[in-house]
Amino acid sequence: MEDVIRSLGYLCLGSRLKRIGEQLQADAQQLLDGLEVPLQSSQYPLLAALDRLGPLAVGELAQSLRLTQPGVTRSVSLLVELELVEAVQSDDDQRRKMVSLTAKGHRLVDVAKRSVWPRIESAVADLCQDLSGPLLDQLAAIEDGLAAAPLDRRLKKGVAQ
Amino acid sequence: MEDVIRSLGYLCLGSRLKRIGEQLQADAQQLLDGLEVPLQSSQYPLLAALDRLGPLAVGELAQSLRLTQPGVTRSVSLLVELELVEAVQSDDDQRRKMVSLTAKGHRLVDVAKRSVWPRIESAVADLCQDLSGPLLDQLAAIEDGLAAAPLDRRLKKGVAQ
DNA sequence: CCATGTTATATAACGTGTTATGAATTGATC
DNA sequence: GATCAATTCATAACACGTTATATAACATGG
Repeated sequence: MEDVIRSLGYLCLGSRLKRIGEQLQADAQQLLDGLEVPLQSSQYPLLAALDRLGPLAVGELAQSLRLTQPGVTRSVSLLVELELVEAVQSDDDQRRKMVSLTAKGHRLVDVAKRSVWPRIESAVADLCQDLSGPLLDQLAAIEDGLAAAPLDRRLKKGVAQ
Repeated sequence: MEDVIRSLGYLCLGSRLKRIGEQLQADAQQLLDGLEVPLQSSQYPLLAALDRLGPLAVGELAQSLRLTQPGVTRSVSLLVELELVEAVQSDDDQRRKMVSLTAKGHRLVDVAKRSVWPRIESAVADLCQDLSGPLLDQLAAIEDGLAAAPLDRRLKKGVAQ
């Protein structure tokens, strides 16, 4: 059956990018499911931001992820619930709420950094390797590549196994 | 403020593609808002599929868009409500529900094809023109390009205006 | 022909993004 | 110092994707 969105080219580029992104996240989820904590792949960027940049206010976190503030507020609530993150009112400005990794959050990030993120990165790199040329062609190659072998079948031996 | 998702490269490619896709759809929405019918940009691919392929059962529609069946079922309900689409039980197999454009749906598609889709296509092509090289670099160029000038500022004179 | 398995769609619940808006705090101006 | 604007976060409502599951219709084998 014809893939209409692919056929429409630039006209449906937005839909197409979203679709590929969702599939990549779903594929990555399978690799993340091995970790101790049950957490969706979409929550990891927030943890990674705190890991890279240190404690941040909600609004700063939103900026660093290019998301809206309400979206970040909700994610933070979820992560607080899971005890991966801590949120305390700032002293000097009581409107601000500083978010930081808890010890448990640090542990999760450290484990992920060591054991899972390198695998995801390497699998995605494998998927995208040798891509060149026009964007639409590269996207088609990614779609075909994922259909042929999802990320978890692209694990290289020796990569942080 | 550092864009963490961009910095993380292949590791966050899924989040990044979704994010760019959402922005493209939001930008396209502005161009579509000029039409008679208030409809989200994400619904147009379904109409385009029916226009290209003719009447389809719900499951076939899902296949042609690479979406899941429940998602398509919901969109169809919405479009039926707007009288853009008609859904009737198939005679030979009463489990199947054939979906087709109504006269109003055809009119909308025709107007869009003539007046808006070419503009979107041309604006996106403008955004992506001269892109080459590694995927991550092209994505960065798209992000920067959209930030500098959203789609509605990339309308070429003379394109189905 | 009936029982059983398969297929097509519907529905419910959830995840995660958005916009719009409200409430609390801060800052600035008269 | 009181008032008014701006900033920060929270909340509600919506959009649209997913998975899991129910229901109805079809198909097949005894």
